[in-house]
Amino acid sequence: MPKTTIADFKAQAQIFKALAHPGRLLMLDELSRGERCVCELAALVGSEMPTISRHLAQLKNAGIVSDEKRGAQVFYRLVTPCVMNFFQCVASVKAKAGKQPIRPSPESNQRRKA
Amino acid sequence: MPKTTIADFKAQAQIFKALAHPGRLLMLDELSRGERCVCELAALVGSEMPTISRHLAQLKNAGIVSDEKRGAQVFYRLVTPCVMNFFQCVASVKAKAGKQPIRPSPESNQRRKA
DNA sequence: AAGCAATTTAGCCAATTTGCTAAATGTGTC
DNA sequence: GACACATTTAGCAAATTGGCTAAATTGCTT
Repeated sequence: MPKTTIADFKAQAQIFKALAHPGRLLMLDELSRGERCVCELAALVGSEMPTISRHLAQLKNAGIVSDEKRGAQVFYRLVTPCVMNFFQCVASVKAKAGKQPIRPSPESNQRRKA
Repeated sequence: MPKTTIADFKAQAQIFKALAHPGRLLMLDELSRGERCVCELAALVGSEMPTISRHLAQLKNAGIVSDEKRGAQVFYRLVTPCVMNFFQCVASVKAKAGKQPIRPSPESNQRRKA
């Protein structure tokens, strides 16, 4: 198990950044069901086409989706389905937000004295 | 299975936003091993104390960590361990970034004609 | 070549994020 | 109460993000 480096965390942060927008999540949710063209995704999100294009570019640059030109249309597809697993986790985060902290364990104090 | 709403995606995006910073990921990685005081996390990341404090506030507001004051010190703990599962996934994303799109499947074209 | 459709790129502006320094707040010791 | 320590809050400037409009690019049809 190699040690995670700062560079790793930076790369990870970039991917999380790509996910940190509701419109992009909506598109990913749709793409998890199969590839879609930009036109479909734009209609789904309801933003202007250039906005959608830029969002998709960010997802592509993060390595989450890939694109393929077919005639005048461009189709995008989800290339990292495991990101869809995040949603159950973040749903549980929502449930916990605002809860009080749990009592600390005894070894925590010991560690502090070492 | 309830349908995901825009509000859901917005909440999710907020959580991803909290994760979208290398310093914060570094701290979460450390917290996954047990609670830590702000002083320890600040030393780990190497930023000024007020910066760390603000980062931790963002993680707390997102519901990812919780805090507990003990005397003059404040200890933070990870309250949503499942976020640690994300890291393997994003590692795989890194490996795929820049790869060429895969050939579209036949039913993709059918769907488009419908 | 002209016209149209689909998409991307560029530029602008407002909003948000990030790191730092300074100030404020809370706790512990004498 | 005075002082030291730990942390949070406030304020500033720079960087980044997000949405829009305009322009550019690519592909198709006539």
